[in-house]
Amino acid sequence: MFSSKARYGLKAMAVLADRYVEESFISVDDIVATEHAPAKFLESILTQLRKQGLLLSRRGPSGGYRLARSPEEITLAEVVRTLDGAFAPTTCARTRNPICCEGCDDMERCYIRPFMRRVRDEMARVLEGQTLANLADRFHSDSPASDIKL
Amino acid sequence: MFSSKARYGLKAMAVLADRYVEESFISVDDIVATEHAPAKFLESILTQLRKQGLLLSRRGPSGGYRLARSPEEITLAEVVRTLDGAFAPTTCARTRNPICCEGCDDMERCYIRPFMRRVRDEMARVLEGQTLANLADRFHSDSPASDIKL
DNA sequence: TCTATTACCTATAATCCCGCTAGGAAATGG
DNA sequence: CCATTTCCTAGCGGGATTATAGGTAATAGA
Repeated sequence: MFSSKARYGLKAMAVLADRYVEESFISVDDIVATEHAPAKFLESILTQLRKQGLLLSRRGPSGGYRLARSPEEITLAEVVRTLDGAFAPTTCARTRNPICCEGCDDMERCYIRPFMRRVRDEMARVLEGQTLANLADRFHSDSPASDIKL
Repeated sequence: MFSSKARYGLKAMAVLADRYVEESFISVDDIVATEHAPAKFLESILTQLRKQGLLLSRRGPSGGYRLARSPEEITLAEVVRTLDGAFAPTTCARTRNPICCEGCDDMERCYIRPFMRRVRDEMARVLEGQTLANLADRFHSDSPASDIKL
């Protein structure tokens, strides 16, 4: 299960993608009005996404957040990784800095690692293949929702 | 990330598959000796797997646990579902009894649900396509570990 | 029948981290 | 100047996860 953070974050990014206009910022309160979420919590989430470089921000009136890149250039994988960390079901199945699980000493002799890697690979494939533009497009294009590209 | 419960459970099932002989039982202590894990914790995990019908048990000397079906007939999906629940990253993406997330009222207008379903589908595909026999076979067959079938 | 072994059951402790709140400082536009 | 909005730090409550403890019941073998 993804955390609430990832869910709120993804939906907020979808709103920002949906209303994406260069040089235009959208406030936290504005996002909360569209996708109901605890305001202060969402604020901390957006801060995290900004620090990761996925969002830009501006303070003061007519300030807020906007995507650092166009919606087509930001994948769901980037958002989820920023908020929930690596996809791998076990730490030994990560591509970067793999570490044995508690009570395991040898990754090469682990019963489950190759299968955990496979799960990781498939999750990565799906989420890296989809962008924020895909999230937002669903309600605007003529194609039905089931037409998600691989 | 899978829980410790799922990891210990999967590894224990792998041991039971590896040493699978009909009518032969393997004790918790025996499993712990092979795959290091907190004994009492593992005991509760195996109980859960037995209640789900994946394991049989016998008490007393030469008692323990054994698979309720042959290793080829038990998928990784069954084990993980028993210990960690559904695969779906959000409750609205479950196949059985889908429920909106906090702060969401309409599944059909959710930005992320179709994509969460896709993640779920891929995880299910991988884990339903692999059995305990695959876990155990890695160290016995001539084919290298990377030869995991889809 | 006795004893050692083992699963079974209930209760509870420990820890962690997720989900969220509080409150103010700093920028910015009108 | 003032309202707006992000930025920053700090913290906390509760529920899930990760176990531990200790006794009861079944079973095999001597």
